[in-house]
Amino acid sequence: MVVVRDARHPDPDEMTLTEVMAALSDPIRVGLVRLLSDGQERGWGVLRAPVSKSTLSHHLRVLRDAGLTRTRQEGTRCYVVLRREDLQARFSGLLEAVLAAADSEDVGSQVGLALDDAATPGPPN
Amino acid sequence: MVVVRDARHPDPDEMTLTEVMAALSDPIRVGLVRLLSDGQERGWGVLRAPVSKSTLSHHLRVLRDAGLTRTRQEGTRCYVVLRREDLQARFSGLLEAVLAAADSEDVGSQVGLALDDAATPGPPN
DNA sequence: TCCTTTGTTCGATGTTCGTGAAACATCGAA
DNA sequence: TTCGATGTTTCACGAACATCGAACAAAGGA
Repeated sequence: MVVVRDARHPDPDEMTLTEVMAALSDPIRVGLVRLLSDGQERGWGVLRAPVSKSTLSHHLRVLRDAGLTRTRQEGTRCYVVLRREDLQARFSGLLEAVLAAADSEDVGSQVGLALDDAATPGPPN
Repeated sequence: MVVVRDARHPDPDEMTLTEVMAALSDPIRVGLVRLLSDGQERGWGVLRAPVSKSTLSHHLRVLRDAGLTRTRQEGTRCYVVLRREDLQARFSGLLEAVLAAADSEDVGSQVGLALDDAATPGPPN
C-alpha cells in the first residue's frame, strides 16, 4: 500500500470547512470519527464497517484528505488516529459539537471494532 | 410559487446530523447561512448569489429541508430566516462553531444582499 | 380579465459520490 | 525468492448533486 507514502495530511490552515463538512456528511465516516474520538490510535484491521475493504479505504481517505485523521504506516499495517488538536486549532468547538450530536443520534453505530483485540491501543508490542 | 405551502420544516428532533452537514458542505449554502446569521429575516429577492434563480431556489430548499432555515410566504414574496434556537436545541454549539469557522475562512463570500434595500428587515411596511 | 412579479418545478446535462470486484503494491515471514 | 497478509488503486456502475433554461403557478395590480 504505497498510498500512505503519498498520504496527504493537510496542515490546520489548509483544511477547509466545506471539505470537513462533506467528510462528515456520511454516517459511516461519522461512525469512524466517533470510534476514534477517545484519542486512541486504532489499527486499520480492527475497524469494522458494513462495507467492503475498498470502500472503507475510500472513507478513510476522505477523512484523511479533509484533515480529520492521520494515518501512520508501520510495516505492513496502518494506524489511524483522530487529529483532535489540529481540528480544535482550526475549527474551534466544531468537533465537540459534532460528536455530541452524533452521540445523541447514534450516527454510524454500524461502525465498530473487531471483537477480539477491540482495544488495540496502537502498534503491537 | 405554490411550493411554500408544501414546505417541509422538520422539527428539531426530526433533523439529522448528516443532512445538516451535507447542507453545509456547499459554499453557497454556507454563505446564505452566514448572511442570515444575524437573525434578521431576509426577503428572497434581496439574496444575491452567482447562480441562477432556480439554483438558488434549490439551495434554499436544501437548507430548509435540513432544518436550517424557515421560509415564510407573504403575498407573492418569501422571507427566509435562520432557525437558530431550533438548531441550538438539537445541535448544541454546532452552528456557532460553523459560523466561526466560516467567518475565519470567509466561506461563501460570493453570497450577498442586493445593494439597495440591503437591510430589508422583514416584511415591507 | 390580462399582465407582471415572484419563486417553484421540470427536464436535461455534466459532475461527484458511494460502492464493490479485481488487480496491484508493499512488507514480513517461510 | 516465493508466499501470505494488508491496504490502496483502478474500473465500472447507479444514485445523488449542482446547474441552467424554460415552463408553470399563485398573488396583485392595471
